[in-house]
Amino acid sequence: MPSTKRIERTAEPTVTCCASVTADALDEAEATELAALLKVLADPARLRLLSLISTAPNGEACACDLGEVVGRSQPTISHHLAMLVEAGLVTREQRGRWAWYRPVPAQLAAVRDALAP
Amino acid sequence: MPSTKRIERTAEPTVTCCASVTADALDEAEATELAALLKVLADPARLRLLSLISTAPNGEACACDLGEVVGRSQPTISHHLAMLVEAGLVTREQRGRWAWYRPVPAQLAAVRDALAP
DNA sequence: ATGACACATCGACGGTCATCGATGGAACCC
DNA sequence: GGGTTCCATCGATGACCGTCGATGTGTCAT
Repeated sequence: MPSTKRIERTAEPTVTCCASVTADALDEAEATELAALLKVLADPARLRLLSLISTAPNGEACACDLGEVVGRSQPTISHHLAMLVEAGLVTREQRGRWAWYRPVPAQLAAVRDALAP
Repeated sequence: MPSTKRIERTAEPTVTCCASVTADALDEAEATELAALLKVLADPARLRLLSLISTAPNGEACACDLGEVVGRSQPTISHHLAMLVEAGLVTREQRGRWAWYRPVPAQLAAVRDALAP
């Protein structure tokens, strides 16, 4: 196995996404792309995590604080946070022992715009 | 008071739904409600159907025209359309042999607003 | 009445997903 | 070094979902 480093760098900020649903008829590729992003959002645990990160006092939230609030086990929280990072909705930064997460408002806005006329 | 009457055409009177993700931290109930709506949208076939209905020339689309475009079997199309209706994103009207579907822009806007600051 | 058509429902199958316990690695403190 | 904390990864499991063929129901035309 190649050297899969433990500290992965976060996904690059590709924020351009997704044709509009109401502007013109989506083809299968456009629909699949937008559906993949919406599917990440379509989970209560991930919505709560994104909400907590987005409303965090200093614009960032520590994973250590998120677990106890959302009410899932630690592996589950880690799993959901990884999905949010991969979808470009949040970024992750490891500082010492703690992992800090920041929202990416532009990506959420991209989803919102895809649902606009 | 201005006389701007609210003319509701759909069966559901109030389309107000779902607290905002970025405004304040969502609790489990709010997150579950919003996630349920997003889950309906998070499928390529349903996104294409909603897109086709929303961009239909006369503001409505016949199910007979939708099937061949989306490329799924007739039962599958019927299944997805029923989910869109139940979610309040489109309305269904049977006229003779054909079923006609109309978009409910307010419901889509409600989802959009739930993703807004 | 008979057939053709449009659509919904049913039942089943294969794939995906959310969740958890167990494990492992990294950083910090003594 | 030894112990502790934080977090990611792995493996398993139970539930859910998209899809299709078969079938049922209602409508229209002949």
